[in-house]
Amino acid sequence: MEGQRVARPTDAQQEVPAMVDQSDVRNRMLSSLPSDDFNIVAPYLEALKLDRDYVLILPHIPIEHVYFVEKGMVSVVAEKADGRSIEVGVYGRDGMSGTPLLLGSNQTPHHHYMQIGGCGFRMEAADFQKVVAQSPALHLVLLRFVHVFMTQTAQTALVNGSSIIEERLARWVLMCRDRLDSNEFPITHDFLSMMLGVRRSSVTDAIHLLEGAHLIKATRGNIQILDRDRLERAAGASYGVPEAEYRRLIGPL
Amino acid sequence: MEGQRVARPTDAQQEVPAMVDQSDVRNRMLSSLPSDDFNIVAPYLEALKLDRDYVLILPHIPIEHVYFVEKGMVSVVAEKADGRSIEVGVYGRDGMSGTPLLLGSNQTPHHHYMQIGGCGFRMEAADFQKVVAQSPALHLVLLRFVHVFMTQTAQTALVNGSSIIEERLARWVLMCRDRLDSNEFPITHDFLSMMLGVRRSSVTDAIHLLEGAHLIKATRGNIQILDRDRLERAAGASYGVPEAEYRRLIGPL
DNA sequence: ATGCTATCGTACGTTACCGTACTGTGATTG
DNA sequence: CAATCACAGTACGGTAACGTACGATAGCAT
Repeated sequence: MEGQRVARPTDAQQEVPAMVDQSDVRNRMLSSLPSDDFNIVAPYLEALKLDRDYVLILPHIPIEHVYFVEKGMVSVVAEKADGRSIEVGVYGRDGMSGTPLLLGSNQTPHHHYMQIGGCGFRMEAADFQKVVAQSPALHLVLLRFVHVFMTQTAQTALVNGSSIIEERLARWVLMCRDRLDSNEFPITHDFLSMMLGVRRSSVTDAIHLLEGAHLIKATRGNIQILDRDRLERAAGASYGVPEAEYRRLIGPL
Repeated sequence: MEGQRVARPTDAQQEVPAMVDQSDVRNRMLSSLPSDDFNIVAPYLEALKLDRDYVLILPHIPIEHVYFVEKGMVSVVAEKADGRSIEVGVYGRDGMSGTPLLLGSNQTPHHHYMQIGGCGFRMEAADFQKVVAQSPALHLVLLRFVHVFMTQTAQTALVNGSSIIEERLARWVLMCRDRLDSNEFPITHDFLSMMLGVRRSSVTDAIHLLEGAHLIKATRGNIQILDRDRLERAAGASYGVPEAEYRRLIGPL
């Protein structure tokens, strides 16, 4: 399913969209900019609805647009030749989608798609390259996001190889909470099983364990966090490292 | 154990070390540079022996030197608070050690140390920053290496979550082969168990499986590849993605 | 209201891997 | 040459997670 443009007031204004006001922006990469830098970026931003399953990046296909998420969450998924796939990272309003363009590549082997629907801005890849060259502040914060995201992926490799499903689930729920501003979000066991790379019914079992400890409450297609602190303890040592890097280099989320 | 400086011809020459000849350089980041760019970099390179266990980067400690490996292999290791650790990537003469400095961070949460001893060059961090600003060609190839390394880490997350030990071992052996120029290299089961995040005796079992199929031959503290092609098939779908990215963006290794 | 489909609950035999631990052996050192 | 030690082989009970599969239920559409 494709995301749709947010309707503009009138057709006549489509050619000259209203400038985005920085104080309304929730995306961290944009809101943290000095206003002079933001003004360089703003004219190229196009507001978009980003429904669940909306594809931001297809594997091995040149990137045409970069996305700044305002609301919702993106899954970055790696796929094996045999069809098995697993989530290697997530981001929401804490990041953006076009990092390979900063690293001298116009594509990536990974899928980026909306796991939790929301909205955001997009920008043409060519404009993005131009704007980054004009704004060192934007360039820096984006490179720092790349560093943090690498850390998150490395941490995912670590827990995939050494943590039980219950801990990995707790970690995922916490990461999701960090990126939405809600203790509750729509997600099915089936999707979680793809993200964690495990059986659907193993997810069900793990959810029941966390529910039994009153850390979360799960209803059909939905998960609600009841006790954030204890959930963090349930994640064990598997949560926190990239989050600390983010705070150190970019700021609080 | 610390690596040692390669002995210079005389003490008198220590202040003015002989300029490195690019045609002798095996590191891909350096050898792929146009000679004008190489000449910018060369004066700052200090040749070093890099013994096994030599530490290139300590977690959460500011990076003082960056390293260009000529021979040998580096393990990048992530650690959990509970002490468990796992390898999230490797590099040798295909890369370098100072990538966080390119991404607006002077440190990283990960350990970088020589897994297979060798030699290389190092450069002071401040000089590195200066040189990168002067050579766009160097800057580009290094950023591309960051992209490829991210891909490798993501692939590690994928296989840690979805492949059996035998396949992961085959992948590791192949990656090692790619970075040394030898079908044979020194490594113990114990080290491999730390790299793969599994029991030492599980490594022994997996090695016996690959040995039984005549893909490798293992002796005390040593592994030899007998049949590279079939080993690649034994790795299943777990090997090849970052390697293809490297060839696409940087060149053959 | 009724049927349909997505989602979830649960079960059972199977397997990969674990923790632990003890034995054997090649290599190095005194 | 003997002693020692790092390294590798092997074993055994235990368990997390698997593949598969079938039933239950909730929400949606007709």
